Amino acid sequence: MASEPPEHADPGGDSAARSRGPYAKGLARRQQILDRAIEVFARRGSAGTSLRSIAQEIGVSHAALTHYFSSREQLLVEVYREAERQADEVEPHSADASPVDIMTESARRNHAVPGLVQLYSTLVATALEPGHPDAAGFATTRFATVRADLAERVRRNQASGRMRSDVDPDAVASLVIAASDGLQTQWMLDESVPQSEALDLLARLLTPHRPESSGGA
Amino acid sequence: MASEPPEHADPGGDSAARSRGPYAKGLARRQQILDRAIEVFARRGSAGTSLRSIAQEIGVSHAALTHYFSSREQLLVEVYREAERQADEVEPHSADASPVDIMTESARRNHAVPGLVQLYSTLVATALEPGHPDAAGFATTRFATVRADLAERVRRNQASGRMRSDVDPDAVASLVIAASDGLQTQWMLDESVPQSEALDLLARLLTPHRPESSGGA
DNA sequence: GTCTATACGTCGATAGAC
DNA sequence: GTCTATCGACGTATAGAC
Repeated sequence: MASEPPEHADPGGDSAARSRGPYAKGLARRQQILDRAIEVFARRGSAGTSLRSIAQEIGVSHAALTHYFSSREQLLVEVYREAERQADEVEPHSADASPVDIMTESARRNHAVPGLVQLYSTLVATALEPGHPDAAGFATTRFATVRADLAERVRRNQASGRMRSDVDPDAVASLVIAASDGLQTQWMLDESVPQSEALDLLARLLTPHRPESSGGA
Repeated sequence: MASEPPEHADPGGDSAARSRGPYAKGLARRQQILDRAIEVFARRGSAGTSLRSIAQEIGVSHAALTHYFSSREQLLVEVYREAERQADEVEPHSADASPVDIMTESARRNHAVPGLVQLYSTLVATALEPGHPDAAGFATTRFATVRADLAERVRRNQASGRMRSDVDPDAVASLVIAASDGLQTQWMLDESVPQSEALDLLARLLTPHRPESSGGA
């Protein structure tokens, strides 16, 4: 992330850049592995995906994987990071979306790739256990980043009068993330849980009081 | 839970019940293993606790564990179940507590035994992966049970005027569980996240409108 | 640098001896 | 009913071919 060698990256074609583009081929290969791994994890989650089985499915040796990724845990982290990055690239969030809108949209995206939700859940659970610095770093950083983004959106929404002004932006940000993650989990175990209804409810509760409430049940 | 053989249980002493108390000794031993295992998991979480290491710490062979518990996953499930049962036994929830009160109190309990929170998180993540029926059964059942309990509390609180009546009890139940679980996770990764503030905020949002709100930030 | 081959120690699970 | 022995698979480490 901050330690890439020279530039000169030429992913996809190493035709004439062999002798003077020493890292290009490796970087392209690494990216290729990452892309193929995303598909594998999107299909199968993270359990049952040993280094050997994923290597076989990709078409490399399991030792090649450890050449590009120093551990299985780091591979998992980077696969999720890359998948999230690509999703954001394809369909970025609008600047004035509300916090709950963001998480609702993320939930909708995730329904298409359950394996990545399983991978995310596994990474977070691993991060809680002692002795897993890669997963812990990923989870801590991701939560902090999303919290900061959502808190900023809360402030903007409050300034424009679309959200109650008597709530703490940081508390709302943490609450919205928790609700989104937790509801996603419950929904995956039992699709009858009112995931979108609960998120809509939270959005409604955060809206400035309108005496003519629309009724819940 | 529903499949115990005869009674005759004599935990702690098997002095004269050897020849005619066929299941008693085994049951006592099983319970003893469970109790010791709870302590081990409460201290160390679920990672790094292989069947061999936990067996060694308890003082039995690792094969003995698989004799009483058909798999490592089942042991994990039963350890958490038993720990939760014992906690409820020591300090049961009052009948008229609000949903958020319940989860706030659970969060407070959990701070004392971080290893069990890690175990819970691991079990839920495992349950999401295909091919883990024991964990899936545990998580699905637990969520359904807690949801039903909380929804009922919502209805009672609405009837007594302590909670907004324009919200769907089932949606509130799912939302409160999600918020509680998710905030716990975030807090374990970063103790600066406003866990109790966010839960209090949710409780306040669910309270019937009181124009003189107390301010959030 | 890129990648293969091989080996080490540990894992969950199982079979059979006592 | 409980143990020892063993199985195949795992993540990881290392040596060396290209």
